[in-house]
Amino acid sequence: MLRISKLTDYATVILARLAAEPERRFTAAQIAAETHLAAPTVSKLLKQLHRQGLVASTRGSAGGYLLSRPATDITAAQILDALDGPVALTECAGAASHCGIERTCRVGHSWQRVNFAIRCSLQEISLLELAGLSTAPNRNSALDRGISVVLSGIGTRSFKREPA
Amino acid sequence: MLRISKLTDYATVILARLAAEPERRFTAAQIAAETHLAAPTVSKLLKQLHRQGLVASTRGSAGGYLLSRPATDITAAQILDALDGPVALTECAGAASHCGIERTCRVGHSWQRVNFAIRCSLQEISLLELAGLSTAPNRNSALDRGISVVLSGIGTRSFKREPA
DNA sequence: ACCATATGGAACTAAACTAGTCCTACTTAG
DNA sequence: CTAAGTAGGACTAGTTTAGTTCCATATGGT
Repeated sequence: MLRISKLTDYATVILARLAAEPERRFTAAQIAAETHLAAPTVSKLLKQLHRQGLVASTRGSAGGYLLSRPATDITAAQILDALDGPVALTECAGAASHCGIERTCRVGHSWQRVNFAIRCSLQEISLLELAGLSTAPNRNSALDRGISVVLSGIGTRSFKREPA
Repeated sequence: MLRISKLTDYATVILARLAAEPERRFTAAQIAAETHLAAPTVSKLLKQLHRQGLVASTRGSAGGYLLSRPATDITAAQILDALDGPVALTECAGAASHCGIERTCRVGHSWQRVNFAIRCSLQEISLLELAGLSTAPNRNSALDRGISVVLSGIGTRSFKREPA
């Protein structure tokens, strides 16, 4: 299935809302109302996004949240990492890889390569684009330029750019 | 996290084993023994892979499994589809997309684009490569050629190939 | 100083999904 | 006709995800 969790999806919606008005300070309740998500959930997500440094918060009576940096500097990969931890397609893609069949299994390595390629792609996508806010098709945008990921040797990825 | 299920991982191991000896007919028990996976699990997976047309089976006393077609014609995308159903990052990426916040949510559309891009990449990776059987780095292989996925308009993907 | 209004953090519950096993029916070679 | 195999489904246990609630902490206004 290769899916992202619902919460990550919600988080994107929240971040997109914040990105639409970067100057404005939102309370959790406001965001919940405007996105039609459940208030406790929104609150929980904002806390986590804050912990991961994606949003800045002010406490107290006039408190609230806003993006910690411009939407162009927040990537899809960062959002996924913030909520679900680092992308890992298979178990043995993690640090301590002992799945018992290691010896006979040459497959893990391959999935890791795929994994890595996907991750690189996600790093090229900014919140601005994710939120549909990027100002029209733009030749300088990663989304519109085309992303080239070399899947061969793990170390030898390269982001090819269109000749313009 | 963006992970694939353990079962899909196992299935890849199984398919890789079959791919290593394409002529040989394996029984489920043999595969279990040689891959060190639990026999009932292997059996279950092979059935499912058969249902999805990735392996051919013969019943009866001298029965067993083998790949239904050359390993080069089986893609990572097909393996994922066979076990987890079609890749869908978010819920609304599916056919009937009614998540309740549709109106305010411009995000779903973006995830679908990412989704689509990943899917295209996975279609370029063959079982042969996944199994680590592809004969040395090969300029004609999708893995070594580099995969370029244009994420912009949904309809306008294009697989750029290295100039050689 | 006090209070209303926020966020911060953790613990808890319920629901969904995954993994794994088992049992029965069907098929074929000897 | 029997042994050896696949086909399919039902079932159970475990883990993960989603969602809620409670209490502590911080801040601004009266």
